[in-house]
Amino acid sequence: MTDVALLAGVSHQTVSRVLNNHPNVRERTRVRVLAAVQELGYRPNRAAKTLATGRSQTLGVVAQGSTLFGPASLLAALGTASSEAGFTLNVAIVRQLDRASFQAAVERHLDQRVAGIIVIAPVETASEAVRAMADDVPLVMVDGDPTLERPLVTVDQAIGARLATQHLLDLGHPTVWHVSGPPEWFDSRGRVAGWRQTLTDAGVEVPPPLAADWSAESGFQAGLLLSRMPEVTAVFAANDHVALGVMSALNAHGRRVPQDISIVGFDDVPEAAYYQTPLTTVRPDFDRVAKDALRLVLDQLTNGRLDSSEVVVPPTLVVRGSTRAPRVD
Amino acid sequence: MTDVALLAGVSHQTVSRVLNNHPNVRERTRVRVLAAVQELGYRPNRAAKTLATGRSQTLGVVAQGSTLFGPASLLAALGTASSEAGFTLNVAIVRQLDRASFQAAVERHLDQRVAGIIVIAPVETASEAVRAMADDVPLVMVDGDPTLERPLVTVDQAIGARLATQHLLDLGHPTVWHVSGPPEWFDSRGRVAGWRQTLTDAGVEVPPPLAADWSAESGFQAGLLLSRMPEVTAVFAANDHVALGVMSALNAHGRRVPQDISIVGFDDVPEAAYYQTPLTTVRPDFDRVAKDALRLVLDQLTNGRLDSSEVVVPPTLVVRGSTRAPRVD
DNA sequence: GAGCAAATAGTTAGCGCTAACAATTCCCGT
DNA sequence: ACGGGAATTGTTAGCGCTAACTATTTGCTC
Repeated sequence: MTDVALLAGVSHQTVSRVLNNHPNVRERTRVRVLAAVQELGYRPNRAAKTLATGRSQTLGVVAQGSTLFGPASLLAALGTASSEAGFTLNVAIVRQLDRASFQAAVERHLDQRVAGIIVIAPVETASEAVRAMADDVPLVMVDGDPTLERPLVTVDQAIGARLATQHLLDLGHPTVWHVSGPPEWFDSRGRVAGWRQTLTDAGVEVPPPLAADWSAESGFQAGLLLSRMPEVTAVFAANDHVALGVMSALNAHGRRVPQDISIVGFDDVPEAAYYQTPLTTVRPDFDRVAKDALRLVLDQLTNGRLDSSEVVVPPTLVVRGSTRAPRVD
Repeated sequence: MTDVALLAGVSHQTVSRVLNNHPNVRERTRVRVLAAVQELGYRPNRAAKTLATGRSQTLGVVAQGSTLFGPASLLAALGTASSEAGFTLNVAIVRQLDRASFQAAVERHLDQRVAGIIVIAPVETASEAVRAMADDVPLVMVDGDPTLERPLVTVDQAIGARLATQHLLDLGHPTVWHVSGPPEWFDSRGRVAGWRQTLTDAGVEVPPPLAADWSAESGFQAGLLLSRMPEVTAVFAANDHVALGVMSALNAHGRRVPQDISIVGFDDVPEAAYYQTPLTTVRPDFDRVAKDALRLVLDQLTNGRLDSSEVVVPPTLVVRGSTRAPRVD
């Protein structure tokens, strides 16, 4: 920086001013400084800036290390969104979302003086950790606990579940069964709640939900049960992979999709249209979620902390071949 | 830090020494300092350390923002591996892996004074950018260009392709068709080469490869072609999703898997066992790749730059229901 | 052209840490 | 008990930047 100042014939502070777009710099000197920067190939040292200001141009992300479609998509979307906003992402991937490792991850971020933290906190334990956290820094949860007094951005699970369930009811199914995600996930809970509400609103019987864990394997297990129950004609699965597992089990036991049983998934993974029976599913808008999460962080950065504000991003229904009206026997 | 020093009755430098595990600190004072650290809840400022040393405890990762299973898995694995090694990950996700955005990402990392950079560089353009890069900092490519003189860790595509192809030949198929990934990906090229080599070694005819782009959709398109060629009895697909698309097209045209056509995928996505026909596939070891990539970076950090060293991680074949001996007509 | 406020630029201190060197203390053998 | 080298601790000077203040111009008005 001193070199640049020398070459431009100004003080290092003026260089700093130009680089940070401060007002009150004459156009002439600005140009001169910029030229010097160019010529020397000068790049500012972020660490020094961070030290001097006490705040970096970096956002911390805490996420669980998983290859689940939702979290992975979210992370990718967050990455592009933040780099467009001129922020760098510091990602802490934790193996378990338990309180200890979560806390450790947050503290690593705080040590780095991140400007804000985005937590992908889909399970209870993460939520507890967030609750316990001091708020030195803007924080936004994604897919987290709606009851927590923190800014939250999430896919509208309830609407998604309603779209799926109502679609099946509209086709004439007497009721809709549900293979849920793990109960400790807020996503699961929201979907269960939306499904239940829709059935209740329609005045139809609410069958007991079967619990899976997002995996096709667990869907298969649930499917084994469902295949033995002749009264089942419509299933809403927690996500596409669970739906795939369910379909696999149903097929193995001679129950055809969609002739005998209709099924709806959630996520719209890119290959869902190419399952043996193209899957009707609910498509969340992860890009939107990421953008809103980022916006909430930056808002807090400029306007100070805001206690809780919730952004809910509605998903859309994608109808494919796995759903149709029930047979009339 | 000064506070800690005061409370422990030592100089700030001694605190620094304790915190950095320098030798020549008496046990007594170490304990005293640690106690003071504990009591004050002191956390060192990473930015200051970075500024003072000129090097951070952060690794930069450049990756393409995609939800493809391979890259996503790799990123997750890298995250856990590095946090175990006490490094923090700075992730720059670029939309396109073109040279300009790639370079920008690398420079952002350099500004942050990252200790090393890991590039997930599966395509040609990324490779060019890496070639043009000054080497201020240890760099390791993952899934990159084998001809480049840079440390590289990659799944052994050739072996994977050979496992798949040989498996089909061993079952008695006269030859094996291939639906490849996009030609600009090194992964694709490696798989194509391995497949071709295996066929050549076996002395059988090498059919023209069909190009897809990793997506089920593109696999479906390729499948449409394959379904019209009665001589096709065995297909090796670039990845599981392409395989799924191919199977979908084959089914739509009355060609059954595995009775009429056997098919092998690549990746072993968790749901591959639950496709209509459980998919025989090749399973890469992403954890291993991530660990090795990390090791290579840390090696360079301690031993200085090493010009090129290549680690190739062999995958394994997972045999499921989508492959069997051809019908004898 | 004097006078004055606004606009522009320069100076001085740190931010919290580590490296390099200087100072002290310790532990020996004799 | 004492010299001397090793082990331990303290002191000083930055790392590259920004904030806060001070100093200089500049552009007006009259």
